[in-house]
Amino acid sequence: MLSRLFSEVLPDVQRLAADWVEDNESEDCKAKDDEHEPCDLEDDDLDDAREGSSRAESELAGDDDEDDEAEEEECGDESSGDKPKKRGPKKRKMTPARAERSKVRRLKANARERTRMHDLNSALDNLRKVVPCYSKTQKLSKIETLRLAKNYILALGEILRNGKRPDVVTYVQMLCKGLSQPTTNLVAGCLQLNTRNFLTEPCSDGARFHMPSSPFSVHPYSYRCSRLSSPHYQPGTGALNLRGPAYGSGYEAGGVYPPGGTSPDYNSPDYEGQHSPPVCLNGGLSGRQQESSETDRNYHYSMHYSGLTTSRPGHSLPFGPSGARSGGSHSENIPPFHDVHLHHDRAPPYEDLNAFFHN
DNA sequence: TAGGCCATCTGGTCCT
DNA sequence: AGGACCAGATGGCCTA
Repeated sequence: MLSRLFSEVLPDVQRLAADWVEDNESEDCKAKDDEHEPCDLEDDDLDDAREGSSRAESELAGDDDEDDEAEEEECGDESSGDKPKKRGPKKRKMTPARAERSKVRRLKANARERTRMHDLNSALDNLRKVVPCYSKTQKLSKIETLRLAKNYILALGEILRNGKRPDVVTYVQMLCKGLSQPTTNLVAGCLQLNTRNFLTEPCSDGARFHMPSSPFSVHPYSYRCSRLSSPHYQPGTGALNLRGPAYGSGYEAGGVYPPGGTSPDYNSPDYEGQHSPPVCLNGGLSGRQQESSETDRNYHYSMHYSGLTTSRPGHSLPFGPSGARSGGSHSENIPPFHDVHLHHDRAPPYEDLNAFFHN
């Protein structure tokens, strides 16, 4: 299931493959279309389907004197002239009975196709509910859902491999790799990143991308400072570049690269080349966040990173107004993400990881 | 109004 | 023969 999902959704692979075959495919398709002239058809049922209702209607209009099994050369008149006669099975004439059967068959196929697509959409909805960001009203598109799911799986795998938690920017970058800017903003909003924190919170040690020395334990100021000093933060723009080159080889179609590129401080160890476009996080969260107190901000961080810190009281942060970590999702109180759901209803051993990411 | 997203129809291909 | 799957075409809806 997952492997199939992976193979289907890897956008980079698809893009590369599409680019690679684009030129050849156009020629192949053209040649293939040329081969499918009506006179070359050999499958009667395919002919029935191809000719469809228009043919059926014409037959129903008057040519109903043929036997159901009657056969005749389909393109005799059209191919007459200098062209040699086509070989192969002769085509059955469309009779009213055959047309009716074809129509019924087509209707049944349409119904099946609708059902199939509905099932596919249902599965996609289920997938939306288990990726980090879920909103009933602001649904991720299909392609974005698949991309986010892929990134989510990769991020979890990375954490399991490393055995420690990434900083929030890194995590969001991993999740947002290849996503469109609106989706990136939405995901970042779900994780309650906001520009005000970047702009206003002091940096006590000037550390860059500070990582906690111990896995699954985080000091809140480490994150604040890391975000403040992050190369992804662009002073004065209120924007956060969440698509560092280490996390996305290219912005997907529809993305907008800054003209001429920006020139932020790319001293981050993970910087290897051109940065992707900046991501503005001034979205729906900013309004409420601007009203939030320092306590609220601490609450935000604690909700994000408290999941695996309960065993280390010294590093745990006080929970916010709602108190319990496993209680109602804090983000539900934040318009317009009031309907955004973060999930923490899975069985161990995933519980901690998901609590870590979703709370 | 253009572009993105989606649902649906349709024809082709492959498999049982 | 019929079903599953796929991709192209088309039109509707929504949003910037």
